Amino acid sequence: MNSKGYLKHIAYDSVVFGFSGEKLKILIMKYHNTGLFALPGGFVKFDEDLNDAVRRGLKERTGLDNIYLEQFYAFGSVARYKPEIMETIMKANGQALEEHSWLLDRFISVAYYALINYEDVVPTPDALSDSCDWYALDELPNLMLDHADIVAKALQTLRDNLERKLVGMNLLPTLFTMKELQKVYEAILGEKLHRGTFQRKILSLGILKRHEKQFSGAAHKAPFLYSFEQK
Amino acid sequence: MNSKGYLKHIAYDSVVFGFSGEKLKILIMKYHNTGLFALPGGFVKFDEDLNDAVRRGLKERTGLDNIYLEQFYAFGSVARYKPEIMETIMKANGQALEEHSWLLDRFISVAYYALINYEDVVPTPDALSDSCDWYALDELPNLMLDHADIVAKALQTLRDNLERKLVGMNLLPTLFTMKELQKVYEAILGEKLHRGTFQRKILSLGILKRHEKQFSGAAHKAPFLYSFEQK
DNA sequence: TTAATATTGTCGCAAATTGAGACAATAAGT
DNA sequence: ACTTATTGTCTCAATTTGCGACAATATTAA
Repeated sequence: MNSKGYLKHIAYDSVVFGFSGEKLKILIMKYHNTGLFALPGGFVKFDEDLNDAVRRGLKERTGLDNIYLEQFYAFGSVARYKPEIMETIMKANGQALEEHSWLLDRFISVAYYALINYEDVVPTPDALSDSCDWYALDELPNLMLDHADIVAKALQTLRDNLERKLVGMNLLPTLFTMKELQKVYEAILGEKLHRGTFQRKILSLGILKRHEKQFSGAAHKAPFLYSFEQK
Repeated sequence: MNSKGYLKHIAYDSVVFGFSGEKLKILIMKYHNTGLFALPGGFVKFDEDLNDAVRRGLKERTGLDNIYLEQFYAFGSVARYKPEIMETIMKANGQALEEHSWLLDRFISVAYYALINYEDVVPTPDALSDSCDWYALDELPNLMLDHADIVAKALQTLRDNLERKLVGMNLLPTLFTMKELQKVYEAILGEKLHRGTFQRKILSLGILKRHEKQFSGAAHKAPFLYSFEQK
């Protein structure tokens, strides 16, 4: 990793959404010996598309290819330029400052959100961090720099896109019940939805394929299983 | 202008929308002696917010402060890296390549759209261009690099935002008629709207202030004038 | 002075969409 | 066989939307 290989001044950060325990969660990294928490991010190689750089980083962090990904904002304020923070991280990792001085420069960060199936992910820290873990949105640690703003804007954008893009099913396994899908929508919107109305609305879109019944093992009528009808 | 003063690899491009003659138009620059057409763009100073850099550039290009501005996408593909084009532009302007070699590097461009009142603008070319002029969206010249894609995505985003943000009135003078506002919406959406329904919908939002009648001078009932009720 | 014309503000009504409750069906557990 | 929890679907009212109609009015023509 050096200034020959990566574009200066440009980074990306990713808000990786997963759904588990009826809650929306995101991946957070914790840096070695610093107590600093941050979004998974990275840099762009000279000969690499910005989008590909993000996919490459997400593959390392989650083990997944073909992730649902949306770019939502480039954060470019001067206020986010805090070289002492990067210095702290590098020193805590025994990195030579001279060789990596480009990392102490100002960065504009292009932010993406990803939607993945929680069960498929193997969260994997990078060389500078000792953990990469799920945190519920309402139980986030203090994030460094403006990463809390990035999360807030990611969630807002996800809400805005909820109807226009068919976003909900990317957070579930291939097969899921209508109730599970409704819980996803409720978690994203932060409000309860009426069961009958939700079911009617989703089915009217004609994008779900209904499968044979699931045997839930519970003491009540078993729900249908659905899959997302890819176009 | 040198690499000391500006961030490397980062540019912005702006799609400046105006409304005139019942059509949506945007500002296009034409570079000296090259036949190249491009969106107004620029670079970010080391100690300058990205958003401020765009406002600074737009001020130069239009003479306006306090422009309605939305960032919508960062274009970062490798395919848009065409150093020979920038070289052509610089040579046509007698610029020394060595001094400005940072301009021949790869750039990621953060794209914004602006909505302005056509009448208020004095389009002003920069040092490298001999014109900065309005072009209707359906009569654009061939734009360099991926600027046609940028325009297409700007229009798409504008459409998507049309209801959520109260976008229409930023393209009109302070006082305007309901018919004028409807024409703006129709130009953005690319379709005719029903008059009665449109008026009912807009008025129900409660964001317009009705003024005394306009005396249109035409042979029919004079319409009300409205202004946008600032919050 | 009066009639004709074009456009405006508003209304009415049917169609479509949404919100909320109700009911039968059903997979266990008792 | 009865109970319980939950599901799929339906119905009905409330709301929103699409579309045409009507009176009002500023100007021009007769």
